[in-house]
Amino acid sequence: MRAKLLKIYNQLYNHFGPQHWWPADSPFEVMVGAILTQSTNWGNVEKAIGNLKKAKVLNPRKIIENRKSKIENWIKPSGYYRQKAKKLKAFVGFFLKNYDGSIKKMRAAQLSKLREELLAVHGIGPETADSILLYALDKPSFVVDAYTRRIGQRLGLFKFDDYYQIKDFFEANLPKRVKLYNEYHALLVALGKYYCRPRPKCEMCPLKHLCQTQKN
DNA sequence: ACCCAGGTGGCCC
DNA sequence: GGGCCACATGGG
Repeated sequence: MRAKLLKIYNQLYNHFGPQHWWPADSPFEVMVGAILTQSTNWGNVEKAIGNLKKAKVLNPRKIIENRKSKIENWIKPSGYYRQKAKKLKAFVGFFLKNYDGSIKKMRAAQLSKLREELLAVHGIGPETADSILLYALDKPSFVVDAYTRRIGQRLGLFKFDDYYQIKDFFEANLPKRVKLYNEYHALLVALGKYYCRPRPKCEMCPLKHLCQTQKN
């Protein structure tokens, strides 16, 4: 299975090239983006982050200082904006209280401890926690999302649907390397966006020959 | 007009 | 402990 996962990786990489994830100017921007992108098109998240930058409030102190209604207006394009304003404030409150708003201090903490702390924050579930760990803090925590599930199942890699089973599957069968986890997840998203969609477009898919789906 | 997007928390049984 | 549901905007 190890060889198969690496083969899939190589084919995706050869097809799509490096994805340069996470697209952001700072680790804090990654964290904010991880919350704003929950069940939302990335293009909408970019608009929201653009608004925060234009207002010069894309930093922990400003997110805490500004009223919730102001945050809501800035992030409105990303959808679920009342929920997400609450989540952003909850996360930043945690970040300031536990780590002085310091990425460096947060990076110094242990992966398993950080993960538990993040999961205790309102609005941070397993995927958002792993995205923050991997893409903002460079911790080797594999990210599972809707694409990962769908692609893994269609390729016949696994049948289960549980977050941790899927996460463990990848982590157990890949070298534990931040760079690899980073690029692998990003490449799965690329495949999911263009080919392995809810209505799959298998004809041009780079993994066509490895997949069960197109045989129907 | 539909369907979908880089989920999560709350409630019900 | 699983199965629904609300949450909301914008693009194809």
